[in-house]
Amino acid sequence: MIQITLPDGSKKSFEHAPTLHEVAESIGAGLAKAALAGKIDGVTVDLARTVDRDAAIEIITSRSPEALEILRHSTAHLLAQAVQRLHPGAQVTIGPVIENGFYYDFAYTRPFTPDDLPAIEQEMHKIVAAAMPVTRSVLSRDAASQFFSAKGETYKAQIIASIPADEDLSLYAQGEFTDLCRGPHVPNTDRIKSFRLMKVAGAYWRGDSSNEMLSRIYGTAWFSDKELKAYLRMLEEAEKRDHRKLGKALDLFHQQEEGPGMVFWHPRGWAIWQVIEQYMRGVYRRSGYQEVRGPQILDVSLWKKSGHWDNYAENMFFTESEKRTYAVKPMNCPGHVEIFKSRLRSYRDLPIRYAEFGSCHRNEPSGALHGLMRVRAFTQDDGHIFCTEAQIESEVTAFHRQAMQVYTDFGFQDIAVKIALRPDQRIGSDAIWDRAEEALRAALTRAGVAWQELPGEGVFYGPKIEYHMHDSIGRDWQVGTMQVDFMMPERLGAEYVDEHSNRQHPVMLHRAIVGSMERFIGILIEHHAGILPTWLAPVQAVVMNITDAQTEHVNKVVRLLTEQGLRVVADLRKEKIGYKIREHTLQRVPWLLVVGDREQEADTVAVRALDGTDLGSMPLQECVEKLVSAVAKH
RNA sequence: GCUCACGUAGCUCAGUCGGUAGAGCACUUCCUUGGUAAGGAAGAGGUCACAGGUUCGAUUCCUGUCGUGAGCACCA
Repeated sequence: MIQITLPDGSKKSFEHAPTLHEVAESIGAGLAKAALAGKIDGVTVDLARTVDRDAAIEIITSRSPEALEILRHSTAHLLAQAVQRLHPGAQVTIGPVIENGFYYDFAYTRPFTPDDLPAIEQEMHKIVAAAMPVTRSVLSRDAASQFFSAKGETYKAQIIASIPADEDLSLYAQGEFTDLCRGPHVPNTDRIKSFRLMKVAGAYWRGDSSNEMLSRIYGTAWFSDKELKAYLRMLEEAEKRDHRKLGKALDLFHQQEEGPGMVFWHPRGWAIWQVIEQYMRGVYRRSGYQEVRGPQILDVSLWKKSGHWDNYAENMFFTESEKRTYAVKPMNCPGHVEIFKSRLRSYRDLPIRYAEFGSCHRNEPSGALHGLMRVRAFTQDDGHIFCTEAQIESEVTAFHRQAMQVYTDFGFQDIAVKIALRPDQRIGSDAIWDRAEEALRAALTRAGVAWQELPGEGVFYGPKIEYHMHDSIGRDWQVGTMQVDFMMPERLGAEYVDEHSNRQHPVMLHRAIVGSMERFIGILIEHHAGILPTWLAPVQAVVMNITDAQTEHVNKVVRLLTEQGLRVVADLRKEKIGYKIREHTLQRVPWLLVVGDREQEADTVAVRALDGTDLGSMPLQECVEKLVSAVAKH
């Protein structure tokens, strides 16, 4: 006698140990049909699993939160089966579920190409139509190893070899195809309805670039064609707000072959940059930073002392003159240390806070470059605080408040805070790391925020706080950072005199809020889909005439608004008003001001907002106030 | 850096099974003075990324280089 408990608390008894499928059937034919898998005492298992003891049971259908993962995992198996049918000799490796889909890595005599996908997808549909039952069996590790070795699946055999000898392994079979897998899976291939193979890519075996490259096929899977289509539409939407596309369309910047990973800023893009830079300059000023400027290139000897030569020479650019080698700076900190060292400092001077819009060059691997998001030449809103250990906490707390205000001002509400803790490879004693990590925790606690900890992800010289912004289409971007560094001041010989006349090395805090200006602008463009709020818009208003007769009044309006510090242009072209409106709407100009005879006579202006709202004609002064207030709080 | 794909006019793209190319938008000129998302006509514009090779002939086929894209690896 087996007694099961259902999620609603009701109980059922069975004479013999039932399978989950039988449990579902006993509840209703509809549920049995919809069932994909189930849970026994909270553990997700296949529908065919027998309930051999009294337990809490749950039936998983497409509506359950775990369902998509099961479906996608099963679709990955379906993909592998189709590939092996069409390409005998292709070895299976791993095929996990990822966000929105799955992938499967194959080892094959040649990489798969996009041209292979339609045939594979068709074969997948055939297997679905054949309605093959999916069955689970259990083998000992050694038997499983033998099974896959015999099939020539050397990668699977390797995976098994890394599993403890006494563990049993489960195998899933559908038709002629068998794969090593933890499961669970859908009970039959006919449960897989809506899927699409997306792309192919190379991927290293076990994620290690010194290993051979496998051929990866990505796919997505859903419970209905409607959801699949919605997903594909969402991808199209994301593509539309791609900052590289918008950058071109809105004439903000361009990149070209001769400068891989470099940016040519056009007037409109540079206008956005300037707004951000001036805004950040205000933040510096208000929070006690002094702006400085270090040299762009420095003799390599300095980079040897700082440790960059040993650790990061590969990512640095070098240049040479009169038999001396110089490195183009990849970071601003050594420059700031040298400014700190330029005279003897007292403990009374600390904390000293230097800030710089520091232009850096890093020789990133070519494959990593991506529009504004990953470049070789970029500018950081960089700052370094030289302080005593006792001052760390208050400095970190102050920085945190400052950073959060900045993100809010730029329209980001959802910020995740993380602390990256000591990595395996590090310098400095455990005692120093304990103090540094504790200082960051204490500072965040005092600021009243919750954070997540990332063990092993800190930089070699110290732990760091990371700020991750969540954007309007659900992506996360790491922007700001605050790093505690006990090492660099010592390496570069930065000292101050303490109250006992002893020389001490200050602690150095590395901090940035927007991170890279280039990347931050890229994020802003995508977050706002190119429709920047008025204070950031490169052109804040266009004043246009209906006919030549209003030229003078247009110029007057432009002058008036420009005097208020607004970025305004006139459009006096001999085009119809509809044409001008369309053009500037597509250029995402937030305020469109129209002047016709009526406005000229009444000394007014007709105001149209970017979303098409007609605010009607209003006195010039009212229009000025409206635009000024739209930018005022920044 | 690795794998695959791609590189045609300022932009977005079509095309050439090998015989040196085409559209729309933008640009120039002319007509149109028009009230809130494209008025009309004409014109100009390309060494088909670059370098080799095959061929009577290459933008098209092959190889290499550079760049871009999607992933992988990297991201101090």
